[in-house]
This record gives sequence, C-alpha cells and structure tokens, in this order.
Amino acid sequence: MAATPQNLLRARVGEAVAAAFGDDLEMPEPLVVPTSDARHGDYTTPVAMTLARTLGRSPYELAQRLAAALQVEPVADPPEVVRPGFVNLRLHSAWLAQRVGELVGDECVGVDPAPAPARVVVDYSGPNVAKAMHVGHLRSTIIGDSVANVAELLGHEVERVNHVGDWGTQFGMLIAHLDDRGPLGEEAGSGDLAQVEALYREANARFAADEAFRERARRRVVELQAGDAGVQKIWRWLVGLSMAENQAVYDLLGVRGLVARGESTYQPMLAKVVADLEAANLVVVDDGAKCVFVDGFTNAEGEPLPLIVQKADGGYNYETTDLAALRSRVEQGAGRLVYVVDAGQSQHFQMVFAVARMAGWLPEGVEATHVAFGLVLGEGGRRLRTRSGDSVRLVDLLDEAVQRARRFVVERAEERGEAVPGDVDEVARVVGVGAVKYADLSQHRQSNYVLSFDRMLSLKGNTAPYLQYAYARIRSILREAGWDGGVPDDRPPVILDEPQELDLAKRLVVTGDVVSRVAEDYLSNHLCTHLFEVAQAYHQFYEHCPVLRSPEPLRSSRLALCEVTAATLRLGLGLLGIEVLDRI
RNA sequence: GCCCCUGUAGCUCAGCUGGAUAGAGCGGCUGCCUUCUAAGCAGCGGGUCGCAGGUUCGAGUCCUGCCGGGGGCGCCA
Repeated sequence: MAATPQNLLRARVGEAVAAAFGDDLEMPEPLVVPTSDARHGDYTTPVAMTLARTLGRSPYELAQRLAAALQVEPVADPPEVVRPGFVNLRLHSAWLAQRVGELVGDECVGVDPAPAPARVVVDYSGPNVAKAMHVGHLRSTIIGDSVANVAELLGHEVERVNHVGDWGTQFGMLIAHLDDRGPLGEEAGSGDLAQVEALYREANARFAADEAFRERARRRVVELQAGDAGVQKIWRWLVGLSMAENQAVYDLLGVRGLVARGESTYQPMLAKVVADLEAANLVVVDDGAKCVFVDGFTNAEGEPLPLIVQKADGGYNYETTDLAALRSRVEQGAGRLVYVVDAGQSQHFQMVFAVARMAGWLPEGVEATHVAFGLVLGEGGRRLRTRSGDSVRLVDLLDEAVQRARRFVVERAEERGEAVPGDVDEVARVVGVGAVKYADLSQHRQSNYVLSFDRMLSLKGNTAPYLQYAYARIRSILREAGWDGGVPDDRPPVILDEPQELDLAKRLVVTGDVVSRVAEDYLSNHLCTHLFEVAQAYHQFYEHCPVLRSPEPLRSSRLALCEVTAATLRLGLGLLGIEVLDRI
C-alpha cells in the first residue's frame, strides 16, 4: 500500500472508529475523502454523519468523540470538528516536505506494486484484415495500451494481445470476388491495401444483392476453413498485406509488444469448444443452430436470447472464437482478462463471460472485464463509419496531427527569430501523436468521443503539449543545475514555505492513489486530470518561486520539487503511452 | 417493445463506493515577457446539473416516472 495521505489517513480513521465506537461495528465507507474546498482542509471524514443514525446520536457529538480518538500525527495537523459532523484534516507541511523528499529519485513516484501480481491478458486494437485501420481502432489501441502499461507498472505479468479479425465470412466474400476480378495479389507485390479495401466494398455489395454470389462466398469460407491450399494462399497474402500496413500505424503510435494472435489462431479449438458445451448439456439446437441460452437475455420479441456457438450451416462464429480464446488464455494461467472493445459489444461479452462461467472455463478467481468505450463521432455529432465513406483513416489522422505540430514548431521559431530545431520532425511526431492520444485518454471512455482536429491539436489547455511543455521547462532548469544526470545524494531537506510550494507538494504525493484507482476502474481520464493539476501547480510555482536564483538551501529544495514534478509527468505520460522531450 | 450508455456554463467535458458555496479547458474581456522556455501566469464574466416526484441530516450522484440523444437486441465480426 502506497504511503499516500489518503491511505495513511484512512488507516488512522479506521483505528479511531474502532477505538471510539467499538471494533464490532461495521466500518462505514468512505472513511476519508478529499475536501471539495481548501477552506475545509485537505481531507475529511464523514463517518460521524454516516454513523449518526445507526448509533442514534447527534453527528456532531460523534464527530467530537471520533476526533478525540484520532491520531493523525505526523501526517496531518490535529483534526478540526465542524458542523454538522465533519472531521477535517489538514496535511502537515513537515510531513509533506519529508514525503516529497522521499520521492526524489524515485522513478515510480510513490506508486507501489500490486500486493498480488497476476498474469493479465489485455486484448486490444483488433484491426480487421483487408481493411485499413480507421478511427474506430484508435480508441481500442490507445486505451488498451495504457491499460497494459498501468498493469505492468504495478508488477503484473502483462500479455498484450492483438485479436486480429483475420477469419470469417468476409474472407469468403473477398476471395469469391477476387475469383471474378482476376488474380490480383496472387503475384507477390501486386496490389495494396487500398485496392483490397475497394474490392472488399464491392464484395460486400454483391453479397447483399446476389444470392448466387452469397452461395459461392460460403463455399469459399468452407474451403478456407478446410485448409484448401489455393484459398489459403490468397488469405495469407491478405493477412500479410494488412499487418504490414498496420505495423506502420503501430510504429507511429509507439505501440510495442503487441502480439498478433488473430481469430484464426483459435480455429483448431472451435470444435472442442462446442463439443464440451454439448457434453455439459448446455447446448440447445434451435432452427438448426447450436445455442447456449443465458438467463436474463432476451431478443427483440422478448424471447430468450441464445449465444450461438455453431451456425445451422455448421460454421463457427466469433462467439465460438471468443470462447475458445478465453478458455485458452485461462488455461495458460491468466488471472485477469481485459477486453478493450467498443461499448456496442457489451451484451456480447456479458453473454460470453456468462457461458464461460457456466462451462467452468472462467473459475471464481479469474476476473474477466470488458473495458468498453464510446463511439468516435464527427464534428456534427454524427457517427463516423467506414461504410459511409466519410471516415478518417488512422494514418491520415496521425499524419495530420504531426504536420500541425510541425507547423507550430516552425512558426514559433520564426516568430522568435530562432533557427528551426534540427530535431523538428521528432518533436512534431512526439507532440502530434501525444496530442491525439491525450485527447482520447483524457475523456471518460464510456462517453462518445467527438473527434475534432482543432481541439485535439490545440496546443493550449488540458492537452499533452501543455504537459510536455511543462516537462521540457523543468528539464531545462534541471540541466542548468546539473541535476539532469541524477540527483545529488547529499541534499538539504525540502522546504515548503510558499503556498505554491505547498500546493505543488500536495499534488505530488498522491500519484500512488491516482494510479491504483486507474488500475481498478480503467478510467485514464483521472490520471490525465491529475497530471494536468500537477502541471498547473508547477506553472504557478514556476511563476512565483525562482529556482536557480534562490540561495541554498532553498535552491536545492526547489530543484527537488522540480525533479519530482518531472518524474511524475514522465511516469504519468508514459502510462498513457505518451513520450516526453527534454527540449521543445 | 426490451436491455445498456447518456443529458452539467455559449462549446467540449470533469465531478472519486451520497457530503459543505457544482469545477476545468476552449471561446470572450482585462493585465503580465531586460528575470530559470509567454505552448505560460494572474484576474473578470458565464449554471433552474433534461423535467417531475421520492429516499436521506444531506442528492449532479441513489430510486420511480416522463422527455431528448446514442448503442445493442439469434445464425456478420
């Protein structure tokens, strides 16, 4: 448990509640919360009010008894009791100073490892073969990568799995269409993904309109699944072409360690999944399809809704694949399964998890979570879809972001009469890509995300560039002081006399709280808010408190604040998958 | 029709298992660069938290109903 104020105070309040009101009492929650207003101190406990009814006493009286039993030194000043029954706590500046001192040189800035490390499989990105990645894949990739980063920092063994859409009916269509359109792509090097995508759209249209074509497409799927050499060759070519193009996007995004394990991986396991479900008496054949009915799910007519695990034509579908993948991951020792997939799939995952529980493939101790996120919308609030033709390719979106960042750097240099930095391309990439990621991650993931180039690339406000800029400013100071290579072992203690120093320190000591919360709720926007608050507090400190010009021991104390701030931004942005620069 | 998400400042959004006078950013207006990077800082203005009830000492937060937006609802993935 990280030595954060909230953790420490929670423990003390818990002890005080037991001491004052008896330890057989059910502990009220929450024990300690941050105050809404600095006038009420830094933290408060509302437990006296919570307990007032069950104990039949006035909250104020209970608050006084609680305060009398409460030992918060040296973390906080003596508690203050306020009507109707708050017990307010103000952090002791000496404790804060000491705590910040402990964080100097700590790359994890007070984030402690999880008590029970587990094997965590994070399933994200999931592009489809034969289609370029579009903005819809952006959120899964960015959010999933951050989820994996956070789990990894907490000491979990993380497996980043790219569940590529490389199997299924669409290949039947595509291959059947290629039959008619000639041997595009069968010669190595001919054709590119844009061409394939156009063919995909044509195939889709024919599939919808032409019964004979539909029939032929289904045959092609069966041949593919049966391992027909000719069909497999085309399929492999399509997969290779798509993955090469996707890799360019991952390189640009700086997403690493993502292991492609497509739907086809699980193909050999599908028959056994169905057979085992049948053996467990979970399967009902309905209209020729093998179904597992799950309590609590109904269709549009109000009838029970099944999870179909084998279609009437004998083919398997993605429900079967997801079950096979889940089962295989658990068998390989996963303690936690995380699926970063859009919110539209939430019923699907509920049903898959439910069936997996019924089949015993998801034991009690293993946690499966669907980390759902909202849609990507256009400026008008309309949904962006590939089929509608007005969607943005991910490569184009990122390129545009990088170009805008580059333009800004060049213009700023010209305004100041300085030379354009030699590493302008690198700066543009880090800032542009960072801006795109941050715009997404700083938003609550459940809500629909309105994509706006102007907003996401705005270099002001609660954006990645603001944080990166703050970081670069700090690094500049640390460089001047000779602290950039490492901090001196022999340092005077941290001094927090100015209100800006105190405020900055209060924010620096809670990173452990924030990260553990994000690890639980997968809501990266809380981390973003924290980093923004740290950066704002730093800028206020920067305006009011000279660092390099101050005499010792103030100079070293302020350098220590700079150092911990830089480490916080570096760590936090790193968790979001965003790079930092020593100079901008 | 049923299920899930959602409605907070002009715009985009936060709001931590119910806590005190609901917060940011953008945009608008006013100041601050001979001083560690002005991508910054200080300040001003901006609200019936969709509507109506209910529970509670206390509701943006929980419950019910209604209105509006999005998504999903058996053989695509």
